[in-house]
Amino acid sequence: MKITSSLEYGMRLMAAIAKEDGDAPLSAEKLSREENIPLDYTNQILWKLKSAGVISSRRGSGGGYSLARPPHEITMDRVVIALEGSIFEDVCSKYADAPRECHHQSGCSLSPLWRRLGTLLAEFFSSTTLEDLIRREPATARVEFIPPGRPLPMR
Amino acid sequence: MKITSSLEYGMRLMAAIAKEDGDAPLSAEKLSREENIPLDYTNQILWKLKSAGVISSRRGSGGGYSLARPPHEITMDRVVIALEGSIFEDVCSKYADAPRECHHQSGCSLSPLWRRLGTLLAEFFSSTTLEDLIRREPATARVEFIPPGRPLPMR
DNA sequence: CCTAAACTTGACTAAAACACTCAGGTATCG
DNA sequence: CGATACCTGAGTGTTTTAGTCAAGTTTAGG
Repeated sequence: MKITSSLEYGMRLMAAIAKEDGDAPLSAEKLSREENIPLDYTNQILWKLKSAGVISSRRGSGGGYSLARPPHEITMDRVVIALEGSIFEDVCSKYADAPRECHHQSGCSLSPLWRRLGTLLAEFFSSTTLEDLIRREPATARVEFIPPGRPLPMR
Repeated sequence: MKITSSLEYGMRLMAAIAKEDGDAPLSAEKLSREENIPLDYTNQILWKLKSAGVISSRRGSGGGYSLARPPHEITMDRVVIALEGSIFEDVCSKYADAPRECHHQSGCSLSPLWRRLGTLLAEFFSSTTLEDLIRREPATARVEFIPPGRPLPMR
């Protein structure tokens, strides 16, 4: 699994804006320079973040971008969805093309796996806030594993 | 985040071979037909799984593929690594290109996030076995979230 | 032995996704 | 009113994905 550049950049931009919180808005040009991201690409990513309502903007001279809400109210799943459309693409519907019996029906071995992974990722990103990200000793959601004890009920 | 077709197919093939465990080996042609995967692509994927030592093969007429070990000893991370090379690509080294200060050094906000996500995914796949997958009431690793309590130490 | 079944291996290719770039437009401040 | 800075859609080169193709080698069974 990979992280796309736009997601990496988007998160860096969010962190940079959050660190400036309260002061004057940050221009795309300054963000681009500081984060070492091509200007046009920066603009595109900022526009997506704005469309998703996670940052706000002010036009004209002296304008720029600032957070739409305080850092602890912004969860990272919003950022992921803003830039990629979803946290985890639905695998089952994508490969449900078999002629007589669908490979992801009730008897399917894989759908529970993908469903769990989707839930896991969704919880990971939704339980991490922007405030967690910009903390000096950063904290993201902590996750504990319970090994799959033999008869383990599905959620 | 997405699941590639080769990973989806690879897992389906593993599950199909596991269900046949003990009987005669399954030929690529039969697997291809049953799982509705193009034959040449099936061959390619089976070859990768074999190279990774997760299945074994017998050549010649009557040959085919079977598991290299019992289902409960095969963890899914082996399958992912066999087909994609790694569980989670290292983001930090990929984007460490800044001129004066690296964006993923000690002061970086993002590296803990990606490190945690990498750990999370690795634990998810390594704690799910092929046996979990082919169970009628399937069980993958259960994951519990502990919301990021305010001063939360990094692992 | 010899032929058909079946795996082995590498090279090739079309299509999609990704990572940008470009070109204009619109609003706001001083 | 003009410079600053956001707004928006369209275009493009590169890489990855998802397969295809072709020419092997090995083995079982008649």
